[in-house]
Amino acid sequence: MKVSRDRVLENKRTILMAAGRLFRERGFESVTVTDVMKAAGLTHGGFYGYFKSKEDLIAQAVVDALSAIQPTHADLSTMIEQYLSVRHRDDRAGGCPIAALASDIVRQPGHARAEMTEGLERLIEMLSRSAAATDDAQKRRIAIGNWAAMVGALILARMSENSDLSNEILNETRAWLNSTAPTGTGQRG
Amino acid sequence: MKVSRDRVLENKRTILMAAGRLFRERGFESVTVTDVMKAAGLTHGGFYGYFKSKEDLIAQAVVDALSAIQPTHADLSTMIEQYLSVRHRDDRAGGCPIAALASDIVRQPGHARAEMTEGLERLIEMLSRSAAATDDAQKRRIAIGNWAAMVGALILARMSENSDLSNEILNETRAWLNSTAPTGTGQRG
DNA sequence: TGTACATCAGTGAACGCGCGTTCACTGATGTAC
DNA sequence: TGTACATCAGTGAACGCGCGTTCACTGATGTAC
Repeated sequence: MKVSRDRVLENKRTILMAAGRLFRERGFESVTVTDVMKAAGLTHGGFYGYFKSKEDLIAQAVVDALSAIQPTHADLSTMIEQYLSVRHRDDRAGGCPIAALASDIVRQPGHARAEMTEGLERLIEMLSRSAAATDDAQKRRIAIGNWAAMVGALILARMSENSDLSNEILNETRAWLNSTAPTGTGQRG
Repeated sequence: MKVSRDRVLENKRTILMAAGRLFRERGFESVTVTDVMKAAGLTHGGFYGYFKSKEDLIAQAVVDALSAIQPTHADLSTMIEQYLSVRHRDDRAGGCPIAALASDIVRQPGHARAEMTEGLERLIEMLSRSAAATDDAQKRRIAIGNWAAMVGALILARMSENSDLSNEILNETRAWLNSTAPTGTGQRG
């Protein structure tokens, strides 16, 4: 049966959010169109009224998930604290889309990968602004180094079946990152 | 037609190596049993003479790929140099199985994930031995921090569609890691 | 404001297709003598 | 060492099954009057 125009807009939002969560949790391939529509409270047949194809859904869901990356005034160590928390590690569906989808996105045709690359660039710029250093090149280097360690640690912590090792990776990487940027100068070597 | 016993052993090696390369390049799901057997120069029907199932192949291929992690006397900065090289970034099929498969392995049933976790632990221990620090806890922290940054940078560099950004991630992470471990003490904060 | 009707969002059965897996068959290997 | 035959690795057709996608149908929405 037909549905109100407002409802259509709401449904599209619901589908995109459900897809974003499912993709981050299980990857693009193991999530079916039926899974997504069911999670959005609809049946699979209606899907093609909203999206041209599953590929189209993936591209839009990636853009949608990346739009959560917003400028913040938090300092770097606060961001690291949150990013390398047990809560974030255990919330794959609601967590960082770059860490969750970086490996999968390479295999995606179309614009999805370019969108993700843009999201990465935005994030590096955001981190640069929070970096404690005098010149811009040094800020960017710190941002890239810290971000690589954050993403790597999160992925490795999620991968580890041994929960002691998983916690250790989170905690030691956090401690190590803080030790590389002592309060004050932020300068090294 | 039947084939000699030596040939059977060679074939199993060939299948495992082909699988290891294909899985690292395209992930577990998008590689079919037929793809693997074709890459090994065989037809798909013979597969079940070698493996109980595709899941069984995945588990054995992961163990096989991880067996390449061997103790080395190289120092940490040499390892970083190689790990964060353009050559390694562009050789997904022959490169680090942890970086290539970390995200996929979480979804694998059976022993595969535990094997990978063990491989990760072995690698951290190996890096610890190369770390420049006095006490073991500090060595391990440096190993974990550096390894997280290495894996993260490689994954992000492979993800980036923009090749300038991709190279920048490799180079800046390498420079940043070297700046965090100046020659001499290896001590921070 | 009410009524009559065209529109179209959502439903669920059905479609090809490719996947993992099975199996009858083939013919080289390896063993018994 | 040669010969006769049982074994079994490899082949390719065939199987269910689940996937992405299509489509005829339904009935609430929204418009024309």
